This record gives sequence, C-alpha cells and structure tokens, in this order.
Amino acid sequence: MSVEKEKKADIVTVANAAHVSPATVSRFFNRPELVKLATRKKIDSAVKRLGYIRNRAAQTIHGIRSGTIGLLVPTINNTIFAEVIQAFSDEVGEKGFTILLGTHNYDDKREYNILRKFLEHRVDGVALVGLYHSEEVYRLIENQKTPAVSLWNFEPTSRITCLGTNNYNVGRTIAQHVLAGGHRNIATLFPPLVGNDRATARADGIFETLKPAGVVPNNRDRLETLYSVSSAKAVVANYLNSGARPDAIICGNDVLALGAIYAAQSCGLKVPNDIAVTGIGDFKGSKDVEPGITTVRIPANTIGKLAGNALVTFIMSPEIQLENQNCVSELIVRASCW
Amino acid sequence: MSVEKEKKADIVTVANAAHVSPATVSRFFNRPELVKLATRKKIDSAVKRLGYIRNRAAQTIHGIRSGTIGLLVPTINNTIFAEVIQAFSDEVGEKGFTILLGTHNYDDKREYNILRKFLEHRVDGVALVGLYHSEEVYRLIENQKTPAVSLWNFEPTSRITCLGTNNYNVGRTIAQHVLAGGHRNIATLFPPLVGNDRATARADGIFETLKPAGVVPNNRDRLETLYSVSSAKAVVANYLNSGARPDAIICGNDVLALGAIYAAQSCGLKVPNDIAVTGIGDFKGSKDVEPGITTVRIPANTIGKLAGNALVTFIMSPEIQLENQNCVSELIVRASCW
DNA sequence: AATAGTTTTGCAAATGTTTTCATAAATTGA
DNA sequence: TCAATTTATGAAAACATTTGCAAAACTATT
Repeated sequence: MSVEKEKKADIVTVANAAHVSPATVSRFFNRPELVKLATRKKIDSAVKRLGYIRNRAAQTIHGIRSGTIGLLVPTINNTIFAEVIQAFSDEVGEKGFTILLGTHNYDDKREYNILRKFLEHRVDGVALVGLYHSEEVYRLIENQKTPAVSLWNFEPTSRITCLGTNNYNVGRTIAQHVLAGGHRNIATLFPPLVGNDRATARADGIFETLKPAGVVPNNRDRLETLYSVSSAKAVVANYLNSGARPDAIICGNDVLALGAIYAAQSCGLKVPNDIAVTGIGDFKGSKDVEPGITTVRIPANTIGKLAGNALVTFIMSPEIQLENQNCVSELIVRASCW
Repeated sequence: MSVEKEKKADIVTVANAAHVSPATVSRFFNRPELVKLATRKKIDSAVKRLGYIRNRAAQTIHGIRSGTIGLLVPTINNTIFAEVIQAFSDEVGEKGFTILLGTHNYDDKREYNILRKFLEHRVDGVALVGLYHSEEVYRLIENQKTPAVSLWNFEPTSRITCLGTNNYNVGRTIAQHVLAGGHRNIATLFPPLVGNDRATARADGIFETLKPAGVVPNNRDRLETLYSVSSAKAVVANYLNSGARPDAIICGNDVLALGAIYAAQSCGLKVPNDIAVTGIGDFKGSKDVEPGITTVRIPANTIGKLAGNALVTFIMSPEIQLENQNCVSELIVRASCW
C-alpha cells in the first residue's frame, strides 16, 4: 500500500485509486463529455495525487495520431531557417502537435536516415525544406503515404505539396532592379549551387534576366562562397583587392550581401555610391544595416505558418486536398542599391 | 493474399513473409548477432520487400528508451539559441537520439505545458535553457525523475545540472574592459530583465563592477529594448538624438550591440572614436561587422555539445553522476571598443 | 411502481512490440 | 554414433492504452 510508490503511475493505478475502471480513465482524457461530473472529479484528484502522465506511446500503438510532426531542415545555425522553423513550430504547436526536429546539413544520406527515424516514431506528417531530395526520400514518403509538405520553394511540378516562393522569379526581380539602376558591370556571389535548388533557381533567374540586356558576367565575376558572413566578406574583399571594380554585386541571399557590404567598406568603398549590393531574403536585421540591404523579401514567417497550417489541416482531414502555394515575394529597395 | 496490401506492414507480417516468428524479427533488429546469417538474410529481404518500418511507440511501451530528447528553448528566432540548438542536436543525433523541440517564448505556463507534452511522449531526457523556471517545472522534473540539464548558465547552486557560463562573471569581464579603456560616462542597453536570468546576471555583474569605480549610470543612461537589432537601433538612435553623448554603451548581447552601432553610425558618430560599443556573446557575424564587435565570447557550440553529451551519457548510464560545468568565456577585443 | 429510454460504466479484446523460458537444431567431443 | 553443449528459434505473456459491446445505473414517462 505504501512501498510500491516507486513505479510510475499508469492508467490502472489511477483507475484503482479513483475506484473506476481503466476504460473510464481513458475516456476521462479523450472524451470527457462521456463521463459523469462526479466521476471526473474523482479521477482528476487521483491523477493529481499520483502525478500521472499519459503515455502517448501506448495510444499511438492503437493507430491514434502520435501528435508529432517531423521537421527536417538543412541547418538551424544559419539564420535563414530559424524564422521559418519558429513560425512553423508556433503554428503546429498551437494545434497541439509537437515537433521532431532534424538537421541534415545538405547530406542526402542523413536526410534519408532522419526521415526514417521520424517514421519509426510514427510522426503524423513531415515538412521538408526545398524540393531537391533523393529518390529514396521521395519514395519513402510516397510508399508510407506520409502527409508531407515542402517549404521554402514553389514549383508547380513539385512531387510533394510545396509552399514557398518561386526562386526563379525572385532572381528575375532583383536582376531587373539592378539593371534598372543602370548597372552593367555586374558581379554575382553565390553559395555552392550543387544540391541547393533554391540558390540554383535564383541564379538561373538572375543570369537569364541579365543576358538579354547584354550582361554576361565572366567567370572571374561569378564569385562563390560558403554560407557565412565571414566567408562572403573574405571572398569579396579578395576580389576587390585584386582590382576588380564592378558597379554592383548581386548576392544569392542577405547573409552574403552583408558580407559583401562589409568587404566593400573594409576596402574603403562606399555602398552604394562606389558599388551597389543586393541580397535576397530580407532577413531579420537586413533593414538595419548601414546601408540597409536592397533585397527581395521572402516571407519566411508566412511560409512557416502556411505550411504548418496546411500540414495540420491535412493530417486532421485527409479528404482535403493540399495545394501548392506561391507566397509572393516583394522587392524591397533600400540604400544598398537604389 | 493480394488485397490486404493496404495496411502497413507490422512485425508479424514481416515474420510471416520471412517464415520466422515475430520474436526472431524483433531480435533481428535489436540483437542481430543472436540470429543466424541465413535467417537474417530472409528477414532483411522481407523487410525491404514490405517496406517495413519499426514502430518505436510499440517498443517504448515496454519501458525501453524512446530515443527522444526534449529540447525546450525560449525561441529559435533570435540567433542566440540557433547555434546551441544546432550543436546539441548534432551531438545527440550522433548517438541516435531524435530531438523534440519546443519554444516557450519566455512564458512560464507554456514552458510547463510543453514539458508535460514531452513527458507524455516519454522523452528520455530534457534540456532547458537557463535556470529560471517555475516551481511547477522543477517539481515535474523531480517527481518524474526525468534526466535533465540546463544549458547556457552556470550556477553552482543550480537545482538541476547546468552547463554554461557564469553570466555574472561575463558581466564583470566586459565592464572591466570598458573601465580599463578609460571610459567613465557609460550607458547600458539591456532587454527586459524580468524572468531572464541570463540578462539579469550580466547586468548585476556589470553594475557591481562599475560602482566601485564610481560609475553609476543614472536611469536615463540605462536603456531597455526588445531583443532585436531594429528595436535596439531605434532605442539608441532616440537616446543619441536627444543629445546624450556617453563614451561607451555596454550592451547585454551582440544583437543589441549591433543595433547600437548602427544607431551611432546613422547619427553620424564614429565607433569607437566618438563612442565605444560592447556586446556579449560573440555571435556568428559579430567579428565581421564594421567595426568588429568587442564582446565576451560565450561558447555556444561547446555548451551545446557538452550538454548533449552529458545528457546522453546520463541516460545511458544513470549511475554516472552529472556535474555542473562552467564553460569558460573569453574577452574578445575588436574595433568597436579597444 | 413499472416501463422505456438514456447516460455511464466496465469487461475484454486488440494494438505492435519485447522478452523469458522452453524447445529444437546444430555443433562438439568422445 | 551418442551424449553433452551451445546456439538459434518459437510460444506466450507482458507492456499501457483504446474501444466495441453489453450491463448497470439513472431519468423520464406513464
């Protein structure tokens, strides 16, 4: 009566303590309206007294939803995804789901393994970033019929439902703005494109817009850098110190643009008078830099919310078909490139 | 024989297909060395053929570890925690654990609720940020005997094992540096301190170091701002425009310092000649700002790794006692305040 | 007070796995 | 070749819960 306090309380412990059956306790949690008020009170007090915590694993086994959603991102470290993760997490959290988080660091194999792990945990759905995934990943999702969405990119032909922006158009937008500013001697700065569909689409949009205007940056003016302010800064500083003097540098995202601005400043160049710089993304803080970064706003917050909402909706009512959604991006002109 | 393809394969489906018993299939996964090579092959092929994925919920029910760890942070949005989350996640992921992520946005009630949810999912352990938590939270952890660590702060008297820096000392360090630079007319910039033990400890360290030197900023020079570059920039710009001209602004962290630098620049002041600025944290990018931010490096990466490692170790061998760990911080002097 | 209807409850089977114990098969030693 | 070991497998109970069904306890109606 007093010794076995050790073991954690389970539903039958509670049932005994409340002098009801386990079935009733189960109903108390899942459909309280089915149990009489007086009984509810007894159970409630027993639960509190014993510190009972339901075991979701045991319910999940019954085919009931696990209440978890797998979120698989390349990395959290890099500022880019933090906002979208936050929005997604808030949105699904509100609906009672908990997030399983995984980061694959752009490694296909790891992405697959993490996805498998998610499925072992019987997540109710998964959200991936981007549209480039290994065939294995797609097949796993399809075979398991796991509700899935891809966030960040929009592609009408996407194999899974996607919510995001059309990065090709984003690239066009910024390139048009730069051209409109009269710049013709243009350099570009991108992260490695292989396996990064977002950056690739942006680059395509940019180069295909520049070309008709007769602007075709040669290899020397196509800079590549790792994804970090410091790396971008180093690459651009090196480039400028070698004597290159483009009118403008179009960067694949705001982090790189920030690096480029710092590099220009450290070389004694004024942005935008001596050299204009543009980014893509409109990350937190981009507007506060001196000079503010001209960029194309990708509505991370909106994307995260929409995706979370769509996924949850589908999980709860699978009869509703999910649709790809193109979240509009928006040119934001600031001081770094009028 | 062909219709029931619908239902997902379970362990007995696999067993039948491979002409063995479920017990053997279970062993195949958990202790493969116990099953004969020939049998292993049969099972392996059946698993592949059926696309079987183990159900962790069903194992968890047996008191087996769930293979999940709950990570509960104030927010991911704000750059600060991204690095520590990443490091933690990498570390425990390597050991085969999956992360359940929750964000409470500095709301005690939400923190409690998320923690409960984690426990319903039978996480093998939890990691929290900071040492300020509601009594409810502490009690829940203690009653459930859940392995737990707190990261970011170090306090010898902590109620749960903590790994992090001593923020009070961090505050002292930066204040000493500023004093050593000859500055006496000093302003401070902090986020709201209530419920934020990190910021509070830093502030204490700072003010208690300044005081003996005869520096006691009055209310007007103690600025408060929300946690963002733009808010910090606005607050400081407003302060400077009102005519205030301190020698230095000591900021509670690098994000605020960045805002302060931008504000100074936008007011036409040179950092550090007209006004010195310091941060705390040494976030990604702080070294690349022009001027680089003088700060105290808090080793987020190390903290995340250590915490992940400690938690996993304890989960796997609870007989090993966890110890609080003070991760050394380091003064980083850059151009914003020599 | 008896009946019919409704609301609450409990019993027991089911869920997908692990694990103990027992048995069967393979290997070894003579 | 046979017994003694050792190794590999299977049967069945256990895990913490849900749920269909039926019984019990109420209410309402006459």
